[in-house]
Amino acid sequence: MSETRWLDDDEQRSWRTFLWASQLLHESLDRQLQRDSGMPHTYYMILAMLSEAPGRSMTMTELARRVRSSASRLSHAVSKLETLGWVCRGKRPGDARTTVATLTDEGFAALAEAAPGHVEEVRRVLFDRLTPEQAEQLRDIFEVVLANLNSTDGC
Amino acid sequence: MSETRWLDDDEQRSWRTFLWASQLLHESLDRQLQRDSGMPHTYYMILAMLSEAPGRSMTMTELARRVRSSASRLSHAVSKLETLGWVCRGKRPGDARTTVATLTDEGFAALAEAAPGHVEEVRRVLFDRLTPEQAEQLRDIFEVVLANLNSTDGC
DNA sequence: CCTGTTTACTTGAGCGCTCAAATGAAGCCG
DNA sequence: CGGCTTCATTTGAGCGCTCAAGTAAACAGG
Repeated sequence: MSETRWLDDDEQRSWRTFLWASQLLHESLDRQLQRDSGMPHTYYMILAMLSEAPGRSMTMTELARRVRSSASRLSHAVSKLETLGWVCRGKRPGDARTTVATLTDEGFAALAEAAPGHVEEVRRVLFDRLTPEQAEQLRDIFEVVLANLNSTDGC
Repeated sequence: MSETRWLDDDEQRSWRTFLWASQLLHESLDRQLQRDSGMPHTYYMILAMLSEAPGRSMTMTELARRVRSSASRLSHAVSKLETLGWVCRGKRPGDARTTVATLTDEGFAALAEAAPGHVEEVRRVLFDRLTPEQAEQLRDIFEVVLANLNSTDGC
């Protein structure tokens, strides 16, 4: 057992500021999408990732990797998206294990309608307040964080 | 209706990187606390804020403001924390409206036990990967974001 | 006073998420 | 081939959160 390396005052301040801000930021995004387009942010991202894939289709596993989601979360989400008629599930012939999720035309339309308002909100809560240098710093910081989390969580 | 100002490639990259990273970061924190101390991160923060208050007590409204929570979320959370025996509710004599939440000794003990592991996790996912300059940039960025969200959400 | 408004907080329904367990197909090996 | 492991995905229980509605005390103006 080693001594706990507590956060000093500067770190404490950085930490809580980031924590509160990112929490409020996520909530703002979620609220805007829910209010204006009737979907949570997670679902928006699933639709967005599918829309960028060839044939608007992706394996469940691949899709989960893309949206940084657990298999379980994605499965529940796609079930809901299926009942909304925005996504449909299919099987690949010759492979009974993998399921392929495909964005329907209705799903694409819902995404297209939600996108402008969502982008506005992203600007409002983040980019409109940041200098270009800060946007760059932001990316540099979280690329490191992301790389770390991607590697260590699989252990 | 104005044209949508879409995100350019740099912004898109910054945005998604931040989004995925902060999401995974929150999940990591939550998982660690849930696993090692049986509480979600939100509850940890409530306990932490109470522990720093004079008399380990705070009004529900003030506590909600401190943890950036809705009144509803806080009320539900404090109800749960009460059943765990970590917090208790009380009334101020001469004021029948305001409820005062107080951290119990058991609550303080639970917090004290959870703290070292939590701080380790914060270091592991964030500060150990950042230079001191980056920690400063992080604070500068999110102070702006936070100020913006605090002011605009009340409208 | 009485009435309408604001303040402080609670409640309940519904939903998305987590975790653990289950299903069932594929691949591997003696 | 038969059994073991791994892989891809689903399922169900339980929980925290949101939103809308409800309660009830304090206050403000006629």
